[in-house]
Amino acid sequence: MKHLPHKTIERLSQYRRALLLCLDKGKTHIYSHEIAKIQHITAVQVRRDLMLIGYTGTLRKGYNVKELIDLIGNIIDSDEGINVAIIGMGNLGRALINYFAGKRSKLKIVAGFDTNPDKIGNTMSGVPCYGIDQLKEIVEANEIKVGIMTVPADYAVDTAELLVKAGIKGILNYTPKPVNVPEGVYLEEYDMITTLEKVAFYVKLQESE
Amino acid sequence: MKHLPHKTIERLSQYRRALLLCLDKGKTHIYSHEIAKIQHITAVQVRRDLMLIGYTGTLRKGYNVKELIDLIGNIIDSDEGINVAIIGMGNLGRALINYFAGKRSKLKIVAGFDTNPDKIGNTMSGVPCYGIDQLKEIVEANEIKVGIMTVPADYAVDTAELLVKAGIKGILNYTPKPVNVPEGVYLEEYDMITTLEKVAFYVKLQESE
DNA sequence: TTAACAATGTTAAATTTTTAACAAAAATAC
DNA sequence: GTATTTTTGTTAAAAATTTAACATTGTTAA
Repeated sequence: MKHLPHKTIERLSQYRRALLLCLDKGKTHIYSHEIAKIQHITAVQVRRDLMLIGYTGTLRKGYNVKELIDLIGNIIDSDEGINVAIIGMGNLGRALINYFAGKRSKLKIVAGFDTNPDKIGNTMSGVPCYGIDQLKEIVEANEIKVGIMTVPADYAVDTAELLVKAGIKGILNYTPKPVNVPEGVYLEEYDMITTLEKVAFYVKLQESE
Repeated sequence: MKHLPHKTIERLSQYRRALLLCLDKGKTHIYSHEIAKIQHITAVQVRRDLMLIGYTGTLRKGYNVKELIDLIGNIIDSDEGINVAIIGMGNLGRALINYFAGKRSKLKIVAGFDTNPDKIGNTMSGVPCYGIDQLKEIVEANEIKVGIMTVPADYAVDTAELLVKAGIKGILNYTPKPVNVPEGVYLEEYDMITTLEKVAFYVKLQESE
């Protein structure tokens, strides 16, 4: 397995989430079309993705849930785990922390950053909040690799620069303002407004047909 | 122009955002490669997208910012505007409301819903919060077309069902739990964990090379 | 036992999306 | 005034992604 398609990577993460839920329900095996149904895709696509990662199910019984979860973990997780920081402890930052709180995962949110003195020094759902001026220090001390930007749009560009200087290797930008990073830093931008406008567009389209 | 590619729709929304910023800065014209730089894509792609919507720039001066903003609006916006509701006034719901507050847009968040009695009856950034049992009533009264789900994962499935029954035409699901909707309702799911896992994966990949 | 069935695994085709190639035209430089 | 540059617009090619087709194989049923 040399290069997994980008889309397959995303779906593997989603499959795992679905599989974990199945495991909780006591399901030991699952068919490709069951996974497909949950994710709103086709069974062929599921089988093809699993083929790409070299997993083989049992004919007539489907895939072993536990095995598959582990295999996906081997592929997308890092052995040592990855530490994550959240920059901007506003509503969105806190939402993300709560999202992750209590999830056993290789990804761990280990620090939050803000400029508000009322927040600095406190912890939220177990995550300590530091001043933004401590960024480099804390990132290095905790070997934080990934930063999630949830600051106001006006601070986006500066924050990205700080993260890069601090040695962050991956940035997830949730502000509506695109930023730039140098070679060697992986950047993913997600804009909620774009998504919402897309939904609205297809609603409009549907109505006009 | 019959069918714009899905990806083009998304990018048009992003172009517009970038263009609005340029307009604020007093820029009247912009080149394809400038737009491309902001969005981390190629100039060819920008030109191709604009070709698809039939917009023609001026040679050597580039595109007229104002005209292009208006044209994109004509394509992706509804004339009358679209009313939106947020279901779940937790951190994420409030983050979205603040995101939109003050933005002049055809999309308007006109109502929030929650089950917490402390929140019901209050307004947040100008958006009134109703009880979830008032959903259908409020949706109909305000002609709300789109619902954004920001409830806890365990309520996702039920909430989606309520939205459909209330007559919502588009759902944007921000919970980590996939839901199902009938034909005729447009569904978009976004899972922050997937995105974060993807970033972590590519960081890991980059390090192992 | 044998036929029908229901699932996986895989190659091939189709579709979608991106990128390249290049003609045309306005502005600039000489 | 002619050549060069720079940018757009568009067709064609390439790459990525999804879907279809179908062989294979256990399992069930007659």
